[in-house]
Amino acid sequence: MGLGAITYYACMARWEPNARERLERAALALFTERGFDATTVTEIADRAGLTKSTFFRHFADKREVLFGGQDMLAGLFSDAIAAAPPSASIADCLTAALDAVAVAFTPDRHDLAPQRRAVVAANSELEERELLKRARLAGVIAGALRARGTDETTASLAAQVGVLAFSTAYKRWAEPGNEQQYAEIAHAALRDLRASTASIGTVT
Amino acid sequence: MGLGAITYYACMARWEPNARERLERAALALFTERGFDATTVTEIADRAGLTKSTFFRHFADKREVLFGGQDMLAGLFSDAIAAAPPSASIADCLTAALDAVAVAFTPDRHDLAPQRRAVVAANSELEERELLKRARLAGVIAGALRARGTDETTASLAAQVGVLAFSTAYKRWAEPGNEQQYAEIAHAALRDLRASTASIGTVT
DNA sequence: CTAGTGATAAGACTTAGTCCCATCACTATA
DNA sequence: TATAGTGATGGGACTAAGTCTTATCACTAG
Repeated sequence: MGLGAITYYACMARWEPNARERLERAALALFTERGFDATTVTEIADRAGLTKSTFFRHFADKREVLFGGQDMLAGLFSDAIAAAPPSASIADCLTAALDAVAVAFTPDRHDLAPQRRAVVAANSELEERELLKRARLAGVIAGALRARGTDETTASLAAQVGVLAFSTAYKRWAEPGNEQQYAEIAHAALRDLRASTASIGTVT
Repeated sequence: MGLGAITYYACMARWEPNARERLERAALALFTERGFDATTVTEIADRAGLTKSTFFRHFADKREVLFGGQDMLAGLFSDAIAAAPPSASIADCLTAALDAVAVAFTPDRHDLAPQRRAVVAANSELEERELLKRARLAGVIAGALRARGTDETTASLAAQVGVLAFSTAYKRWAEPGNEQQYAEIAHAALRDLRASTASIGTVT
């Protein structure tokens, strides 16, 4: 039942490492097979060779098992904006932030991404969680921009634009047939959005 | 226990009208008193003179009792954009949509708004639901704009701007000390956002 | 007076999530 | 080697959300 070949003890999976990752993989597999609602936390834990108690020690709730990486992204976004030189424009900051999270989009993660997206899209509770993560991300970005002296309204709007560019890019990158690099896709998404701002801001 | 003076039968509240509204009021009162988590659905139903079964026939889940009106807003936004003349700009459409929902912001609702906002802000599960409603609203707005021929990217961005203007305006309108009309606040919010687009779109 | 309809009550049932405590593997120190 | 301590896990009791089914009630049409 374990992932590797190292199993030293009679109680197989209990003390093997990477309990958290095993739970994540087990959950994604079961959600894909049977759907989110038809899968029990106990079943997830069973497949990972663990128990319900352990599941809830690693994840606050059943949904959270699919959103482990999201919090790291916020940190990357925030740091990238904070590290931008004072001369950088808002668009430069957003570009830097989008580039900073490219490390999370390695080819090996690319296999699981479409699967994860399909599961989330199929369940409104999971969509809710994804939206919460995005909103928190927007909040972090807006905060980082305000720290640079950007005014409240512009920071909020720019944060929305950044998140919109990010989620669009992620969606396209995760599409099964996609071959393009994430950074390339993200730049294009931001460029398109910046072009669109003219259609909204211009007084006609 | 009932809201009005009309109580014809021995079983007091069971067949009195407005069960849904009674549940909403009872829930808001209890959430304010004890907090969302510390309030049971059974307690809400009890205070409304009903049962748990009836609560779940009116609301899909415990959170939804606070978000009854949100779905109507989406319809108002959508209709207003669809009804705008072909010559209207995107900004005109957003303005018309923001005006269309003014009917929901009557002075009598103004009393409950701060209370509701405080409850939602105090609980991340409720924030999640609010974000879902906003995202659905953005989706509806973007769809209405695409139906007018607006391209995908611009429609998404404009929808975000519209929702941002709306939620900012609602927040300010619902503040305890506020005296301004909703329409006035909403126009100002949209104007500020449009001005900010220049800071993001402009190539520096 | 009767049959039908829609809203409600009542209660059994499953599962998410919390809490407490025992247990196990491992480590540091005497 | 022995022992105490630490952190992760197992196990089970418990609360409450949410589902489902059946019976009851008020009301209406004929």
